[in-house]
Amino acid sequence: MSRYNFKDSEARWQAAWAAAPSYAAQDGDPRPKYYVLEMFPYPSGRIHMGHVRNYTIGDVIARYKRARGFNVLHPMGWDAFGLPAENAAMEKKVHPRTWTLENIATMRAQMKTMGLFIHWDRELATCLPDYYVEQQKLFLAFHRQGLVYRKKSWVNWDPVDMTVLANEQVIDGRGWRSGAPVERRELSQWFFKITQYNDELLSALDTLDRWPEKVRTMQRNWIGRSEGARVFWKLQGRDDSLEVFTTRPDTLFGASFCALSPGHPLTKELAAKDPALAAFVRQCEALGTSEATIETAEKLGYDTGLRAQHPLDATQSVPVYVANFVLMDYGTGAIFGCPAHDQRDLDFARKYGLAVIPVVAPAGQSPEERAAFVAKLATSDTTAFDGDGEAINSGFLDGLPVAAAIRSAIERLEAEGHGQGTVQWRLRDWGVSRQRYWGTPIPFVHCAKCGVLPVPEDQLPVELPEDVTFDRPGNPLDHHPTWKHTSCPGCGGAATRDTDTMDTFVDSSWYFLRFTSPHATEPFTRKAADYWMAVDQYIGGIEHAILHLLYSRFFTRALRDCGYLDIAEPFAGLFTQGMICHETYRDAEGQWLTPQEVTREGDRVSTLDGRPVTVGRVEKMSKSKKNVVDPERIIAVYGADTARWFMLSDSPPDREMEWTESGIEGAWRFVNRLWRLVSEGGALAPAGQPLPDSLVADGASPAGAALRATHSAIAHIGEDLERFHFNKAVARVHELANTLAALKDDTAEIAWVRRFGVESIARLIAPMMPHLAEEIWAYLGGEGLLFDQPWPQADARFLDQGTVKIAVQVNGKLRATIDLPRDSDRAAAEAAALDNESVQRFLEGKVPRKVIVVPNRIVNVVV
RNA sequence: GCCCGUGUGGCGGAACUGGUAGACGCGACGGACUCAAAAUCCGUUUUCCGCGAGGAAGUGGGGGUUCGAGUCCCUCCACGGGCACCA
Repeated sequence: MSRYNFKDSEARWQAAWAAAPSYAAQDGDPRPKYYVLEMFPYPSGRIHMGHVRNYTIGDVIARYKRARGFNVLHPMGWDAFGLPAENAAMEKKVHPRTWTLENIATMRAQMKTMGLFIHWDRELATCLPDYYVEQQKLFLAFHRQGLVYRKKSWVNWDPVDMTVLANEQVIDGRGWRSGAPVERRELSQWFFKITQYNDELLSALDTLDRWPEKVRTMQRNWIGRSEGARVFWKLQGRDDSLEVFTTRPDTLFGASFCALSPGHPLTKELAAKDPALAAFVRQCEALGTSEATIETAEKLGYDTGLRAQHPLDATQSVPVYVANFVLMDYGTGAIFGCPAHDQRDLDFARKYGLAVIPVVAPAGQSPEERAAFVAKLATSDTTAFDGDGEAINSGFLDGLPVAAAIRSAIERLEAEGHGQGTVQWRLRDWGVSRQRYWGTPIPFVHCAKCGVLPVPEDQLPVELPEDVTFDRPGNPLDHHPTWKHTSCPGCGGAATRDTDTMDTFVDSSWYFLRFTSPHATEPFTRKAADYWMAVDQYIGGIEHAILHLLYSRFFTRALRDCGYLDIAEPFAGLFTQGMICHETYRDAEGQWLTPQEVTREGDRVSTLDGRPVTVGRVEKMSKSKKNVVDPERIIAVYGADTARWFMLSDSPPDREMEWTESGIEGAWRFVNRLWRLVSEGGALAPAGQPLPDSLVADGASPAGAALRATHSAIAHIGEDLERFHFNKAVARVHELANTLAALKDDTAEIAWVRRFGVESIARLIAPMMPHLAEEIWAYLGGEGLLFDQPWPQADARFLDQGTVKIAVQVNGKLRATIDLPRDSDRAAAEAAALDNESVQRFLEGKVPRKVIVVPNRIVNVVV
């Protein structure tokens, strides 16, 4: 019994493909183009299973589309700037560049063992000057176009390490290294004007019909267009007003307080004279800048003592608080609170003893019901009412439904000069400044005389200095003894470079364009971009559903407006894959164990000390829980095809998948089973023998049925791959292999079908298990490489089954199935159903009231 | 807290646009081959009742729409992703 020798086979076929004249992606080739792209990896060290899943999916699509006659582009690169390289520099005393380039070399070699059809001649790394010089040019182009500006914004500040912290580096309000409580600090930073494209980024989502609906919904909510009003509350004892934004001006008569963000200018002014308020603001700032942290923290407020006059009723006024949950970045940084109709306001009102005034009630209530509704809102165990209804206790609004009351309130506010209707967006401009070393330097110079000036293009790139140290916290570019000192491009006098680098999301917002002409001395050539863009199929993790994809959509539009492109949308098709999970294990002490440190059979014990192991939940693979499986080991033990096959089996690719050792073994068994089916599964007809006439009409014999099963598999698997239903494609290959293996005789017909069947399997599995497919193709004496063969076509003559099984229900419960010729008419189906013995029994002699017939599917008899 | 998902046998999952729930795989059990084991092959496998024919229940919980609901609606629960300086 022969085992499939993947070690020999995989290396051999990988070399053969790379040497194939047809391998490269040809600019301007007459075939229709197809650009397949997976989100490029961060070079963290070694590839992980998430990469294997991502690149397997992409490779299936690339190879499948190639077989379908497309000129496929499938490139790979490295998202190579970022925080982990600097952390490694601090911990391991290795230069970020060295660390990154070594990781790339390791990961590239690992990926090559997967047998991916990738155009390595187009490889790029964002940390290399030949990439980031072009990015600096784009930054200057955006600046000329008015899409770049500077403003102040808040960062997390570690007062001990004297450094800016990423949100990830703030743990429970403390710096991750120093342990010091963080503060918020305001810095002057660079911004991209993404909000200029609010409308377009929102409305164009409707055109992205090959994106998952969930991603479009998430982006829609993120952009967050909402209609409402700006309302001015006159501050008593002062000359100015407090401006708040609300989507519910109809609830103004229910207002019982106003609240300012801790970062609001009025807060700052008041805190300057009120030490207690200043202390409260410091307390709020200790939360850091993360919205999740701010929104989940306990709601706290501070009464400033100011009162604001009600905009619709000058006789009323409300207290002005500073509250920790009011965001400075949304609306005006101030709100009014209507506790009866907003849960957060209600919690706040109860905590600080503020009034709860119901101003909306369900329509159509009796006076008693209305009284009970109002009374209930005053009790402490009720929730706010945010449903539709009619205005009450609201003067001129009384009786109006919510939408009409909003309109009416806005009219009145505008007429009296106390506010105006407005559209508010949640999306904020994109802050791209980072106070770090390992990123693209921002090509600007600060001059005391001339201000902030762009570096002239002929002086680009502004390269990162090599000789930097990480022995003290803060930005190494700032510490560097000489790097930042330069001359002013305006006056020639002494000036300093901007020491900020760009957010790494900038790097990933245009790399897909760079792949179209990776060696150009401009960001990309117009010709190549016009030919290859947009990306036809983009594939990556759902965790990028908002930021990366939105930034790339913005970037493409900005490039269009700078004259680089005609298109607006970078990714015509998007597929988001799920995470890879694994069981977790803990030893007797509660310490995490790796899967290899646990026995697999019977009572699970540690292979280290033989003591019992607690098997925990199936969770996302992560180093911290040690539930990771190294792809390199899997590929070494089972081969790339087996790893790829298991990745595609079982779990739909957009969902989480659980990695199991038994699953990979099952895939390995199937690889060998297929190879045996081909090499020792019985007589195969010689190549090129025509289809025996005896098989055309015969659908019932084993050979005829197997022929039809093969055509059915051909018809369905292509469709499955188009729709990313890889698990179903895998199941169909299993079924076909089972059918073929069940053919026991060696008649001429069976030998013919067997040959046709295994050859078809080779073609059908080629995108998924390319090495094995190639090996089968060669074994069968196929010409050239299967890599260059077109996708098979099903013959319609063999797809129709003739009869169909129809379910018969009585009162919706299945009672029988009947066989009928396909497309039998309703009367025939009804008659056959009523004639059925089991149906008669359940009718108990009664006359059916109604009979529902769905052709070719079901008959439901209702009594 | 807010936004978006997911929930089906012992397990991963299948079920096209509301029409036979459990395809395919894993595991388990029984058998064949073998001195034995591995590998391989054959069979059984949602649960409950029944010797059997057959019947009943069943897609996270509760409610609803429908001749018919895993699929649509309401509500609750659990888990996952994102929340703008992780990538």
